[in-house]
Parts: sequence; C-alpha cells; structure tokens
Amino acid sequence: MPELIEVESYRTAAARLVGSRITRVECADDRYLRHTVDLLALRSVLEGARLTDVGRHGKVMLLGTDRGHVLGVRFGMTGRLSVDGYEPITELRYGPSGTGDGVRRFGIGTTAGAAWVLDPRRLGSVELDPDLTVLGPDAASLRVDDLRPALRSSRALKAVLLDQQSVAGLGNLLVDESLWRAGLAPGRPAESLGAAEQVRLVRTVVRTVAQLTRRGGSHTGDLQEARDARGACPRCGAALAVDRIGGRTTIWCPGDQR
DNA sequence: CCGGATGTTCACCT
DNA sequence: GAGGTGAACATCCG
Repeated sequence: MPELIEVESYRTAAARLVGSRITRVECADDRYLRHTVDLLALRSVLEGARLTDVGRHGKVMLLGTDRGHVLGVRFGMTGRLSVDGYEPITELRYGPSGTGDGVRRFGIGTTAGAAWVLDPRRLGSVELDPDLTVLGPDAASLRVDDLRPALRSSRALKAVLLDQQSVAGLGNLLVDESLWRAGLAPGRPAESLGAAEQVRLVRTVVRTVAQLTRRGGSHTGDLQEARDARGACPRCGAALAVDRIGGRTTIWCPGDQR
C-alpha cells in the first residue's frame, strides 16, 4: 500500500511518540535491517535515546533522536504501522489485515508506547541514518524547477516519475492517476514534454497527492475503479489500455493521454 | 496451479 | 554510461 500518502499517515501516527525515550528495539530477522550491521548495534545506538521528531521524505519515515541518529523505515508494498494497537491503515490489498506475530517485523518500545511495523511480505526495511541525498524532491511539495533535470531523459515519462531519485513518494497508482489527470501518455519520452506540459504535470501531481490524501489513500483516485475492472475511461468512455511501462502494469487512456 | 499485486534491488543484456 | 528485463524477496487472492 505505502506510497507517500500512506507513509504520511504512518508518520502522523508515530508522531505521538515524540518526546519519549526509546526503551527497546525488536527485530526478529536481521534481513529487515539494511545497511545496518545488526540488531545489537542498532540497540546500542537507539536504546536510551529520546525521540525528537518524526519526519518523512517520499516513502521513507524518519525517526529522529537526540543522539543525532535517524532511523529510516521503508514499508515496501505491504507494510503497515501499528502504534499502541492503533493502525492508520488496516486494510491492505496485498496482505492480510490481521496483526499476528508472524508479520511483526520491527518494533520500537518507548516510554510513551510502542510502534510495530507489520509487513507480511517483508518487502520493507529499516536503515540507520539512511542516505537521503539519493532521493529526489518530495512529491507533495514538488515544484517544476525541481523536476526539470529529471525530465531531461529519454526514458518513458512514467519510468521517470516512479524513479525515487527523480521525485520521491510516487508509486504505481499515483503515477497512473496523475498522468491520466494531466492527459499525458505514460510512454512518452520524458524529454519530449514542452514547458507548458511540464507545469501541467507538476501541478497535477501536487493536486492529486493532496486530493487523494483527503480522500484517504492512493487507491482513491478517479481511475481506480476502472483500473480494477480493466474497464472504460471515466472521462471519455473509451477502452483503457493495459501496458507494461517502467516495469509496472500501466492503465491509461490512449484517447485522452497524449 | 498460475499469475499478479500501492516496492526495491541486483544481475545480466543491448 | 544509459536503459531495459527478469528474478528475487514472501504472502495473499482471484
């Protein structure tokens, strides 16, 4: 589930722990720790530290501590966050909705409560002091000047938008929805966009993220229903195309998107 | 049984 | 170097 919108809801839930002290760190499987030596090392760095802030960049949730270290949490496709039993998102399309121990991949206990990452497919990960310089500007506040360098590419427009190095936070659903709203074909070379199209694209991405956030998730787009049904374009009624672009299934309207 | 799924990474081609 | 493809990760669902 997690695209930027979902991770933002996790960030909000975790923010209630700000100011507390980390008392324990749990991780049953070291494979979940990326670029982080092991659980013992992570514990020595985090346990006893105070949680100073909870941030987010793209799809990465960032837990800041008073020791200067930051813990980055990625949720993969099926990761959810549970804070003292409260889950901002409980319905996951590609994973079970239960909270069994088998999916509790990573946990942080604090003086104010505990947070658990529930991730059946284990596609998420946790990383100490993640390198954020490899991520592009956050999609929620994207500006056309920030995206222009990435658009100077011969790759498919959709592939560029999915690349977290170009712009951080967009996933398959948000990209398809944004391109459909902007009337831009996903397979067009990114470099073929004119100045007006670039502006339209960025404006549409920002608006789409904001609107679907209010609606409650990346799956609440206008294209979603037709996407699930492989149906007709909600705008013009023509049959939607199903292609593979940027390595992902892509639903789009060849009539409306040019 | 098979294929695909809101993600990322890596090996291997062209 | 740039890009593309396919596999892998682990689980559920149609």
